[in-house]
Amino acid sequence: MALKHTILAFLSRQPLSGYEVAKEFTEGFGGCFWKASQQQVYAELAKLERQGCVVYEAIPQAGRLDKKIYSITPSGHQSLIDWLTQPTEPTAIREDLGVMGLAGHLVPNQVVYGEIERRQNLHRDMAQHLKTMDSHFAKHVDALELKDLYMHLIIRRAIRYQEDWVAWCDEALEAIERVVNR
Amino acid sequence: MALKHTILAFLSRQPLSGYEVAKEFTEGFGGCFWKASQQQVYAELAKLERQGCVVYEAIPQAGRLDKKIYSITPSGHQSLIDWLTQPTEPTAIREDLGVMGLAGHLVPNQVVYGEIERRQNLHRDMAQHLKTMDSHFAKHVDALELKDLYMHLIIRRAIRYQEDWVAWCDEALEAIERVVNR
DNA sequence: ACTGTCATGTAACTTGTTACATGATTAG
DNA sequence: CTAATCATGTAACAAGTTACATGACAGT
Repeated sequence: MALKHTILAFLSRQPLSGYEVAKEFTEGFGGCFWKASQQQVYAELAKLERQGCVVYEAIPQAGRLDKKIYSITPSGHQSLIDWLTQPTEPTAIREDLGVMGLAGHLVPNQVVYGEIERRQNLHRDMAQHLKTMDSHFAKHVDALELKDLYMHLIIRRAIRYQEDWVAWCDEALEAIERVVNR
Repeated sequence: MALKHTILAFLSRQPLSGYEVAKEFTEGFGGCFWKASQQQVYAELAKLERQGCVVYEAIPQAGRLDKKIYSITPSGHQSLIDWLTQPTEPTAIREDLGVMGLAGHLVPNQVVYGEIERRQNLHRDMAQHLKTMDSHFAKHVDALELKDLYMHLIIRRAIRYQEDWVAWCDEALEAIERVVNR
């Protein structure tokens, strides 16, 4: 599982607090390819610390728990590189909307149609948001250094994914219309 | 979570044994949008039975545990319809290859390039396999009844997903080549 | 006064994975 | 004789979700 290695990858760029790591998943580039809750991040960082992959510097806070700034250790760095050298497995698809394909005929076709329309709007918005995130890289793709190119490519992957959903929704809505008006 | 409702959807089409339900996920249409292990299926069916969503008829087998043929109950049918009427949430993306975007520069670019090539071949094969599954529907799309159209559309979703991966890999490989040969 | 951001966590629960266990029948 | 298919499960573990708890400080 990549939560461990995604966090190590963040920390390989710069030391971060748990709060900041969690934010990477919800607001930053991490969200393009992985999802994790704040609780999961805190738990994983504690585990990583026990494993010796990260260390933290505790910064006393007025009237509350210490802030912990985590950095990657040589051992964590090695674990990340080892992992990057292994082949990846395509993610298993788990998509709720797929059940419509098996049992959609049990509900009125307007329900299916409406749901696809709703999803199309969601994916359109997500594509737009990702494009904004990418615009900085997209402007001068041919001048990027490898590090930034990789980042750009991953955001591109996410953009394509959302746009592909939008296009499929078009295809599906059209096909349903044709059958219903037949 | 859709495991419960995917199984109910299978059983709404016809009664099946646990073994057959599990096979739907690995060989049948179910695998287009959901993944579940045999153990998960057996556990979920037992749970569904306790909840009164399914019942089974035990068929004695020579020298081994009874075979259980599960059917959906009216209560299970209602639960499925209720669920189909609710809005779906887009699946959270969790993709190992994404870590390359954050930390790919820590390994030689040949590693990243090779991995993308490997993935491209995988996704190409999966697209081909799905197209074979779909060919029966694809032949006469305009003559399908709604039930089959929905099925076709879901397989189409899976095909598009795999093909989009293949296209992205092309895009990524080209971009990396351009930067490396610069 | 209230909302949002910063900042840490614990606990209970659900979901999914990996390893193990059993054993008949059929096809090569 | 060996492997695949049929057919059921248990047990331990890892990963992810949901709900709860605490509390300062900044802006409207």
